Amino acid sequence: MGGKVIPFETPKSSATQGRILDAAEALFMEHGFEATSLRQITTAANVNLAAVHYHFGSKEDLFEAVLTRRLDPMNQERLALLTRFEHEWAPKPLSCEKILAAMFIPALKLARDPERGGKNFLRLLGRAYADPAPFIRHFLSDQYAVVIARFKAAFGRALPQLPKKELSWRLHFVMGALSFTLAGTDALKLIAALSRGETANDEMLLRRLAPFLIAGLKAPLPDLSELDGEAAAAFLTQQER
Amino acid sequence: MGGKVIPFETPKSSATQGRILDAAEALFMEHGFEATSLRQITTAANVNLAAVHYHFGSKEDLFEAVLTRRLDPMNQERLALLTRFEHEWAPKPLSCEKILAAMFIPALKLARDPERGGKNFLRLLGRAYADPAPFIRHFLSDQYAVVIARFKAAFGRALPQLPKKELSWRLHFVMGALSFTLAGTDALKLIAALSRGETANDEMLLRRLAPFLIAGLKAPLPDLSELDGEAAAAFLTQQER
DNA sequence: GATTCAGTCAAACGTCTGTTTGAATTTTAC
DNA sequence: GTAAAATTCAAACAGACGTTTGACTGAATC
Repeated sequence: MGGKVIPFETPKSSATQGRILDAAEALFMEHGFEATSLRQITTAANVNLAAVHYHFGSKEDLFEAVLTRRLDPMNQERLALLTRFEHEWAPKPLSCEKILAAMFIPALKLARDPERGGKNFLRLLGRAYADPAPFIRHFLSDQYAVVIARFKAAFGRALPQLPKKELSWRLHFVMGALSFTLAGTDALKLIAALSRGETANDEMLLRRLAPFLIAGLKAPLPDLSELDGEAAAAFLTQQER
Repeated sequence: MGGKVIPFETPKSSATQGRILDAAEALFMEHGFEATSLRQITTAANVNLAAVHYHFGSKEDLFEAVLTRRLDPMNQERLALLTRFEHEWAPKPLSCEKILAAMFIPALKLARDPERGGKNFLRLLGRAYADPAPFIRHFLSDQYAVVIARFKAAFGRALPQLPKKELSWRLHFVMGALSFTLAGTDALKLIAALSRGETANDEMLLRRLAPFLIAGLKAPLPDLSELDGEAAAAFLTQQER
């Protein structure tokens, strides 16, 4: 008591920095990286245009800072949760459900915390996955390399009968459904249209997604031979007109 | 023999129009809508800058024309194929496999036809799904409204035990995984890295995706009660730190 | 009290954007 | 062969873009 109160960081300068990050987060989410101008951001943040370059260096650096602020803690939380689950269940391998839970719970916690970006940030993240800009793709690859490797290894132990190739593809599909779901403007419309009266909408969303993904992960191996199985037959017999 | 040869449309004017569409398709795919300038497009197409506005009206109209050129025939083919399958199997309802096949086969045919855009166009389409620009979202909604309604009805007959709400969500997830897979720069890298030596890469890709999606569609209903089932328990018990 | 230094500010930098114009050219029609 | 219509072209439009500059502020340091 009576000690000095440090609001967040240095008392004044980073109030500007924070306002820039908040405004940039909201605008990048709404319009994407290219379609958002620094003037829109600095106007929304009530900040001088040059402040962006003073505090962050460039527009690209600002974008990375916006992502890092939320993404870094969330991913560390994911890794910690996965590790905790693994210790709790050792020596048995984790179930797919538990592994997915380790991916989803930190995302859910972030989604329902409006102070820290909330669902808007998850939408921004989903958008970033589909952005063609090379610097964004490189940034996300670097940020996620460790996390993805850890989770892929965990899924590999949970699905030992699944070849590594197949697992890589299925994780790719999982990321796709997840990103699309998080990013969707449509998802927001769907939430409004479909689940009126339900309390925790984001939680409901991901709890619908989880069984879908788990079933997909556990699906029987695809039939890659020429004419075998209903799906493969359907593909091949109709190939020519 | 001896008859008049009509190259594509009117002999010259639409040579320009076609070159613009081709160049725009390639560049929009590579950099997205906002990050691609008309000057890049007209330079690549060896065409005067003003030709874009003369033939298409605006940059947005050009983008829609690029999409429509391939999307419209593909969607009509999808509907025709679905109808054919339904007649072949009548009065039994179609299986999920058949319905998915009706979605995938026209996409596959387009993907392996380099003359008509090939896989580049599918990537462009996947990107468009994730684009925040309102005019793109409206355009895609309008283009797909009929197709999605038809396929949703078909899936509803194939999965009669699934509530409509749930089906809407799962189709959303299906579209997500599909778009992400089609759009991915990563998908191309994955193809290169994982499936060396395989012939029809796109076909392999979609034939891996199909079983994943079918299993997800057929998954048991999610447990939306408070504490029930492994996944739900995992979500809720770990909610606070 | 002078000096330093992080931060803010208005103004301008050069470049690029989508779009428009009006004359020059080519193609079509009679 | 000539009139009309369709297309191409170079040039310019006004405005927005990310970035840089240099003067100005206020509090911290010695």
